[in-house]
Amino acid sequence: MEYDYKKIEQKWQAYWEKNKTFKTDVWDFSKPKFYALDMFPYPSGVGLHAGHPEGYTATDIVSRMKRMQGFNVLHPMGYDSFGLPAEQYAIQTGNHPSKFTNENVEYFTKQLKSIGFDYDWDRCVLTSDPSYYKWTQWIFKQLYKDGFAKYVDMPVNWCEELGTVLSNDEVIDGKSERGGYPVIRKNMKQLCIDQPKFAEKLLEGLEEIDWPESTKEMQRNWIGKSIGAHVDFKIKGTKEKFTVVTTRCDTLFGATYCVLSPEHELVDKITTKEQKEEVDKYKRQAASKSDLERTELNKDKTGVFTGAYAINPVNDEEIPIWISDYVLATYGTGAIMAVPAHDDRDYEFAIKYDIPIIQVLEEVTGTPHENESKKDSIVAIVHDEKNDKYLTINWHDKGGRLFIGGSIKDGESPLDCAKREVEEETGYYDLEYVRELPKINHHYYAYNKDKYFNIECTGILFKLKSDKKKDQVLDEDEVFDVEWVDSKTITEEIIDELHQKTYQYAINPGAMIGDGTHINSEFLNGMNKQEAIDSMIAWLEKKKMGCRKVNYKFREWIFARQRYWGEPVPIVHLDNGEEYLLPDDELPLVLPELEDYKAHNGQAPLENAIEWKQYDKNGKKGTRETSTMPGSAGSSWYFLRYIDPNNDKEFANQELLKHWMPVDLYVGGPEHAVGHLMYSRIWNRYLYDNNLSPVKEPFKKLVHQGMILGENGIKMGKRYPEFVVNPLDIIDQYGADTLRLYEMFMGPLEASKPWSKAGVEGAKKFLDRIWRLYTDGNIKIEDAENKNLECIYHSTVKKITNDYESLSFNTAISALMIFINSVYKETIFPREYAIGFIKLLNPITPHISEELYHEILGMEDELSFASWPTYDEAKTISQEKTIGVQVNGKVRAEITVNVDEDEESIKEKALNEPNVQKFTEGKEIVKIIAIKGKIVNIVVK
RNA sequence: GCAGGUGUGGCGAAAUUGGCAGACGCGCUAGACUUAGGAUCUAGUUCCUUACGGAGUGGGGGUUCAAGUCCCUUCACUCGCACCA
Repeated sequence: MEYDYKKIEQKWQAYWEKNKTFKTDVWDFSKPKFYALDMFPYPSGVGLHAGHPEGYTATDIVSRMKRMQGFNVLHPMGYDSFGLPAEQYAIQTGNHPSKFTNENVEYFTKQLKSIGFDYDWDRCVLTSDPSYYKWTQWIFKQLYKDGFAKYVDMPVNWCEELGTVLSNDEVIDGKSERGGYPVIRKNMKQLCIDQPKFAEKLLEGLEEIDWPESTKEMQRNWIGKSIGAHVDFKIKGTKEKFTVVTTRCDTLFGATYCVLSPEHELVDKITTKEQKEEVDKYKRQAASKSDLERTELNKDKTGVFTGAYAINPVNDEEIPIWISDYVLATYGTGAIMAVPAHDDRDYEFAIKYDIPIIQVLEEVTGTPHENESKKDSIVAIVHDEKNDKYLTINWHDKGGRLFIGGSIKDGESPLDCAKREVEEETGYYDLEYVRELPKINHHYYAYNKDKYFNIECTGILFKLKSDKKKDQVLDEDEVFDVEWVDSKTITEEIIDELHQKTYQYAINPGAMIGDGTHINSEFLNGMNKQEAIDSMIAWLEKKKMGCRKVNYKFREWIFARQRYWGEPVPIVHLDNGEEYLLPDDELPLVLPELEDYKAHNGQAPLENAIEWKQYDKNGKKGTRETSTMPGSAGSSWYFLRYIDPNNDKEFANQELLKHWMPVDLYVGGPEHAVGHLMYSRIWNRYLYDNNLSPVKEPFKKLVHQGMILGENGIKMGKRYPEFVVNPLDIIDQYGADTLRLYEMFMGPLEASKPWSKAGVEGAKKFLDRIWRLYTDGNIKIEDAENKNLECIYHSTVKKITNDYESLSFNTAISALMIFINSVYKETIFPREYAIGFIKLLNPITPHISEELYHEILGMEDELSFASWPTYDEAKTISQEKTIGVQVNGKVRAEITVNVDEDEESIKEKALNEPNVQKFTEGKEIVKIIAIKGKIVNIVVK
């Protein structure tokens, strides 16, 4: 009998459709529920690509297993059908985009059905369907009523080419995500959703969900919470003051200047006459820069001195006020205090404009000890740039390799001391001073003096100008070699912490960012970073000169697009200037048909809907909002609608939501990590706070499927069309079961992996092999026992069950293959196992499974609901086991032991092995380690 | 620059708590069956070595009887953020 996959697959797909096998009765609360969700696709014209079936098969497998395990499974599919391609189609053809959308939806559905997914197609939702977006509008209304959605005058990302405003995640490197057109900043009145109000809740929510750590981290970064302080600075000679925002108020004593953003309101007031011209010029330059230019220029900092001075509140020092575009007007207060010693950006700026650097925090190395002697010392690093080598002295076994070090004598500066020490110890004297390195506080014990020291150590970096030398001036006990070595040798051979740290400062110029102990900071001296931050905030609050302050990067989500193909916003701008929300009975506000779908000069296409625009009802007269909602609106709550998709009284029945939420397993691409997944959490959280959603977090477990690359290892796409794989071609050539099996066998679900034609054929061969096993009669399937298969069967059931649960489909399939290989070695295949195996196989390759189950094994019950195989734990453990015998960690023999054989007997067996004796002969056996059922290791000397 | 992830045969990849590295598949080699084989079945396949044996999970160091796995350090690739004070 031949395995005619085409016939079989069509047969069973028709069967499932006719019998509504996968229709979910959501009101059946008698079984435990399982809600498996896929990220629904945008129904573009090109149809499915190879990546779609990967994630969809994963949820399909789990939902099919759960159904067999007795769960009531909800596994729906729908379409995110508002968006750009449909709109562009409309512009090009003059047709209504819904025509294009419906055609694509039909095409997609046909394709998805041909892969044999267990979707309940009766629950299919389309975000562009008025019966759906009625409720998108309704939820929006609630957000607006509660003040979470509102009009705000704000700078926006404006894209001239596309004629619309873009959200931050739609802008990449200052260009639009779609099309790559330039994006500029522009002030506009915008409909926004107040995301920052949700920031804290969204952060907390991340703690309770089972999501990839990377995605959680991305969301945290996106929210960008930072705990810091506001500090007020008075301006010298005026009554003005300004507030800076900082996360490092502990370094206030090291502040040597302040910076205002060019747009800061105080700039004009405080700029002195002498500086006015230059400041104005700089301001003009900064204003004309687009985002793109601003990011491109971020390597080189620029700025202008205003002529004014601020008073440092902690020590009344006068410090200059600069303006620079490295300070953003939109974040915090648009003003900062600059601490070049402890902030890289300030350091760079200070070096460029020659502003003093004051170190207020130093690293501490070594271990403190009682009765330490204190002294100041230096470590000198001399760099020979020509050969890229560093000057070291090698004490060999009396202290290893070090740079030149020494104690500072009374009245000597660190620089003089360093020069003197280098000259005395090595003879080199023709040096060029480069810079002083951050001080380090070092504790150590000097063997030659038998004393503990605590030194304040300054690093000095020199460049070697020439190799001219004088005679060394050495004490008798100073016996070492002077050696020039490369950076690799230094990293490997200089073990001393002080010298190694100093070297790190030398090769990585910049600020000292790390933790340490405060110096030069009066009441903070001796504290570490966190203690000092707390003390400083307390001090500032007491003096009323500052306070603790939490900041977020997260900003308003602009919720309006000047586009046609999106949800109309249910707001009317009344003639009296008020905004009026449409009453519920006027929803859905249906998108009108247009002659011209194009945006003109940034005007929303709906401006052309002259009649639709006019509103005059119930004594309210005005103009409708003509922007539409962004693409992410409809997808922010579709997972709720699936539960009750045809409800026209509410967006979903609350009792049903309570039973079915949260989503148990959500699979989709990582590209939605901060877009859709954040917006959905916000909408759901809002609904939760208003008793409209039963759960704080909608998606309990989230998994991202990896990308399927072309056979060349590169992303499939237009660039290498010859490497693009169309799933329909694969189905045609090898069948849907093969496609499903292969994509699951390729590797871990989350990993990106290249396509392999040979691999597909391998998958097909496995199905052929199964087919032959069940149909050719060489191995008898009968009601009999076969002890040889008992252990492997039970352990296969166990492994498959666990692996499906943890989405480790590649290893599950490998276990299925191992089982089939074992059956091939037998003559009798017990019917019980033959049935059990088909059940295990069914979630991955349901068509061949149905055919074998019903037509070959003659089973009459419904396979999709047949009970999942169980296993006997005791039978998964084989009685005998082969374990390795090691001698000094190297495997020398293998022995077969019984599961519960005791250690003594195992040891004896091991020692009797000839090859073991060969390696232990004439040696003393120090120890024998025998781990039951695992390994024996004999240690000899 | 910051933060996350990944480095294992010719290739895709396996490896609970540290316990025989390379399961399973592809490819390759040999054999069987065959008029034939791009079908099927059987055996072999990390590298070096005729062999005994040795080396081996990006590199270096450490802990341990024992390290792909734990610790330190370093490199490469990748994704995300990128002047957020």
